[in-house]
Amino acid sequence: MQTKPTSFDIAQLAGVSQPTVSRALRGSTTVSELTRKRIEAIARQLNYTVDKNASSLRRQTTDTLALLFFEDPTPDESMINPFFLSMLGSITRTCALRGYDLLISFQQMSSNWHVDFEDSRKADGIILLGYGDYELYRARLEALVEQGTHFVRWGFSEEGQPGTTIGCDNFQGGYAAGEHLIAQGRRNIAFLGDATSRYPELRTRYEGLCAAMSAAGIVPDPELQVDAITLEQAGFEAAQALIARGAAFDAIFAASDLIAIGAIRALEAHGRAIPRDVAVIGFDDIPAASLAHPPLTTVQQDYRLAGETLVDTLLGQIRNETVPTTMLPAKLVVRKSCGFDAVGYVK
Amino acid sequence: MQTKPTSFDIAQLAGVSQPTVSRALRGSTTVSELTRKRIEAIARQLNYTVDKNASSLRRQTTDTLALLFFEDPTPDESMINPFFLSMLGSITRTCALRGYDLLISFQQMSSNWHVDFEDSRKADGIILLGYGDYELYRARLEALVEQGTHFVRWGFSEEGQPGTTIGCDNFQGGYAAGEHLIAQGRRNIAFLGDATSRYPELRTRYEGLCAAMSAAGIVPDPELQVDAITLEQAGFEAAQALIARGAAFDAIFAASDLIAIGAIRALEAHGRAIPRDVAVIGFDDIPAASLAHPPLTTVQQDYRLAGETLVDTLLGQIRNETVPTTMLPAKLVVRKSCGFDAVGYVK
DNA sequence: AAGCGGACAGCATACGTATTCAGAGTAATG
DNA sequence: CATTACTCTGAATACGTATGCTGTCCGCTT
Repeated sequence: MQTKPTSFDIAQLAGVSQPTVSRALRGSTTVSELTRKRIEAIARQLNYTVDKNASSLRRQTTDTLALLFFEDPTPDESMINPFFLSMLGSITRTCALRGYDLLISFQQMSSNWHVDFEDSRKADGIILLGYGDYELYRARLEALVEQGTHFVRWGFSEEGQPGTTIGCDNFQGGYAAGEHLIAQGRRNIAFLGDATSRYPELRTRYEGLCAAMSAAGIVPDPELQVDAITLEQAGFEAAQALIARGAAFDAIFAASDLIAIGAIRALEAHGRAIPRDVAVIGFDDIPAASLAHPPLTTVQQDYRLAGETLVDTLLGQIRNETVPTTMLPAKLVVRKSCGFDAVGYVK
Repeated sequence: MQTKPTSFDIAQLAGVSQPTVSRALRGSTTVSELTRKRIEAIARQLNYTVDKNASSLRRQTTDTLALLFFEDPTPDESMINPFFLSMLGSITRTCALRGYDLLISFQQMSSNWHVDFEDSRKADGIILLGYGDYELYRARLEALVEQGTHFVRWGFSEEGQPGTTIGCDNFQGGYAAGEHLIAQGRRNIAFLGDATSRYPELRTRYEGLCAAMSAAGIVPDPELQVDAITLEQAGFEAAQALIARGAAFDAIFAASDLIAIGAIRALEAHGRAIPRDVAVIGFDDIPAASLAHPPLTTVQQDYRLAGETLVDTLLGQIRNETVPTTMLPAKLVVRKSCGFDAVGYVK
């Protein structure tokens, strides 16, 4: 294997200068059709590809985005939240379509983010995907803004928040879940998920639920709300706590599918039948939701659209356009765990 | 936000030359302790980070690896095989520990791979993750070898194959599955998965099964093998085909968990009870396996170790070490779908 | 006092591409 | 025929870092 050809090599063979090669192969600015063809032919023949490092250095842009997962520590340190993982395909695909490469990194929430991707000129912008302590988080976002870093994040959006956010309509999702449960005759609906401001997206789901209950003339019982972060284990423990304290409930709305699945496991362990004794609704519609037993009714986030929107919003920002903070709709997907007498098997 | 500081800025402030800054911040070669401290302090103060583009260009190395998923087309184009997705966490984590960044890309098997990552100097090497038509595949691997590209791939390993391969012991896994089913008294074991040379890893699993059957004095019935690629849909159709042709079988060994899950769905649709009428074993142990109903017995591939091994092997190759083609052990995980009377609930 | 070696730091340059500016050649125009 | 208008190309240089080579200063030996 000989050494990699450069634009000088092409130039020499084509009998032109290096700048002409550069021009011919990219912007096509004012290079005669003939020479261009000749140069292109030679380039193809030599298997020439532009050195992206040199190109990036010169152009001061990388055509690369960075994707950063961050989460509260999980039992298995290399585990990534399945919902975010679902977005990955859509994000990589959209990046590819837009001509961008994607750098990926995974950080524990607690660690000091290694977010110098842009800082060190490896990426033009960053996509942030994660849940976690909002205080910590917010401070870091502000640091990013101050650095002038381009970024978008997935999650909770509120006025005056640093940066651009894409998220789903958590309130509406919670409302839809509550409405559905109430329509099934459930009155004592428990919520498993953090309701503090540390996890605003989870809290908003709860607020949606409460609003639906209020609208139906039901007063939400604060006793039926149990803190839980998005993990399965947390759902298991939360449900167990609820049972242990002897709370009366005929439905659970879980702030994530993983919580719901953990809760179902706890309920089963205590002999509660689902959905007969307790109806369960989750949130996210991760792939496992339809495989759970019983198949989990859940509020679906459109990860496909989400990924696209994240990428396109970030690219807009990089081009210095004014990009909106967007909220995507959430959609209730009814399966068997909520007591709805579905006729067929809903995938 | 002012313009990003360069090593010249640091140099000026420190009263030294730019090369001294470079030396102080990286190789520490022959820079006095005193000046180093001074330079480091100033660098920190200015929030200086080395421009990785310039650095890569100069050093002709990127400290970046590329991860390429490729698969047969899936219904949802942005869907990634969950088993490969499981490895992702481990791969990113290992990369981070080794000081490497990770570029990621997702290609349909049918497309022309955009594998010029290394070619275009964006990565020092490539990790290949995928299943698919082996003919096409092999030709491309040979092209990579010819280019002198550093790469490792996950999958089937055989003598004289282009490049380095890390895989799990598919034969042993198939054998273990067969052995277990036979121990449960099953005799008519069907195999759902491609048994041709187009998908060698799947075929090897089948060969393991056959070997176990032979060892028990059972003659494998070719009628009970149905081609299927690794998708759920394929499993569903394969099982249906088996039923439709009136085949007699009391067990299924599926070449992947997705196939198994699809098959279970088909079996249920035809009123076959699992595991009573048909025992089912899958392969991979994807997250959904333990959530399936009934929880799926499967042959587990250690994705954690796999990711580590892939990265470290690739790095070794980049350092021009002789790296071995490795085979990782496969481990049977017994849950309820195989008819084993598990006492507790196996997660 | 002369000579020598080691420790540091600077000069120059290389990495490969993209862009500015100016120049050469040609065609169009008066 | 002189002038203008254009089209195309080349020379020079910048992007920011890393490194080979050279030179200086200092302390030490003989």
